[in-house]
Amino acid sequence: MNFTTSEENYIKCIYHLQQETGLVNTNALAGEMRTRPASVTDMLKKLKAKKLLQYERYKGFTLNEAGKKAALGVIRKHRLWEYFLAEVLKFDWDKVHPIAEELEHISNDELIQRLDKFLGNPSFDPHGDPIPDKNGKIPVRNQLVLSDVPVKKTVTVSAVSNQTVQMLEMLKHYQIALGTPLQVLQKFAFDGSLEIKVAKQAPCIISEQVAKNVFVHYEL
Amino acid sequence: MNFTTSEENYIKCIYHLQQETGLVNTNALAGEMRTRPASVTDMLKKLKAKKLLQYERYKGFTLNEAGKKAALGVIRKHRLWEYFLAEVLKFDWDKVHPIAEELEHISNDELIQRLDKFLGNPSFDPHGDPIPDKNGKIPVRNQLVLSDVPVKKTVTVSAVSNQTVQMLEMLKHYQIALGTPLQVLQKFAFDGSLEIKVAKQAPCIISEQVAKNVFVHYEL
DNA sequence: ATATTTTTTTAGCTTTGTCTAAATTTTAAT
DNA sequence: ATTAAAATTTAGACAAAGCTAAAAAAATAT
Repeated sequence: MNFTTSEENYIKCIYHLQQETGLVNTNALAGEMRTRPASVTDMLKKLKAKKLLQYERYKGFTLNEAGKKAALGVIRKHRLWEYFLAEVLKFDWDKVHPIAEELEHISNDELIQRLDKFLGNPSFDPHGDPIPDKNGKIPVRNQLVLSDVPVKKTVTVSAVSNQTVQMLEMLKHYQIALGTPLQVLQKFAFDGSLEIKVAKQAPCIISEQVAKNVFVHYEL
Repeated sequence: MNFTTSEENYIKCIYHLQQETGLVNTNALAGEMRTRPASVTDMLKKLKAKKLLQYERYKGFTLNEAGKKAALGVIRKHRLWEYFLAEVLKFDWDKVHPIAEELEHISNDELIQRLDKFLGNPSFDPHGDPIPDKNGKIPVRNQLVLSDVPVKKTVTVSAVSNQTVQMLEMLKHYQIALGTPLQVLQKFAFDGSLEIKVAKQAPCIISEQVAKNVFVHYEL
């Protein structure tokens, strides 16, 4: 099945919303898509006609299996391009998203297959989000928030949820990047701050606020 | 100035046509764009309104300076992506064009600047066509057809005009690729065939028909 | 249980890029 | 110099994707 750019954007957006809320409603989708509820209704009819979602008027909607598969295809393309932009072209993490939004709509299976191979079949994009494989299978990772990591445990940075310039500036100062190994040495109950060892550097202290925005993972 | 995908396609196409014919006419453009003359007229009005071409009804048209600059921008993107697809993702030459047709419309200056740098600021694409620089300057190359190369001269393969599967098969057999050094040893007047030395291999003979489709260049 | 508010849909309009068919202009031919 | 042919443009439609304003349905509150 072939989709327009607009259809792909809706499908992807519905997918993300239904991950959170199950049934998706018109207003929420309109908000997320930065469009009007009336436009959403129009598109829902098209997507229903293409048998990508279960939808009855006034009742909310969800992607069916075909819809989810289509969504994962788009997400796969998006995240592979993000990986390419960050790792190959050396863009900052916070710049890759809008460009990947455009690249993701280029439809050529061999292109994606070759890009994937060239990048070394990555499992996670530069934001730490999983890259579905060609069959739509999503890799899993034992991911948790740094503030929840038990003392002494060694983990690896896998994602950062707050990607403001301010946050990136802090992380740069601490020399924390994706893939950086960390060990939690001590937790201070007073303000929730953590003493951590970043890679092989001297221990340092980070605030709870920062720790809550850093995602880490561990093997097995 | 910002252009739609369709505008960019027209601009690029007009540019190529006016390289050959000077003044471009509606039917020729419609043929090249695989659309109808009426559609061309519609677009010409839009492009004229955007001050990209000189056009008066029934009189033919040409891109003005702004139009040429826009065209060269699209051509630059197209050829950089072709280079990427062939050299980095290892696509065959004859597969890259349609994909580059899609990629060329992604508009992000930093993307193109970084792609260019990553590729090593190439001057020619995998078809041997020059890649305009960011200012629209087109590199030149002392290019000629292999059949016109004087005896004993050493040259480098820069392009192949006939890119059918049959031709590529022949070239593969002779181990001739872009960048391959060649020396013309002898020309046979009887049928115009050439004895050439390909790289460091033993001399071989190619037909005039093949030689007429292989472009080569030399330094200085 | 009814009234009010919120959500969703419908109806009708806009823009972009395309089309067909008809009209017009230019070019070529007798 | 007309007439025939070819090229070009206009006029009017259509599909995609969006919008506004109004209607309809569902949810909520009294």
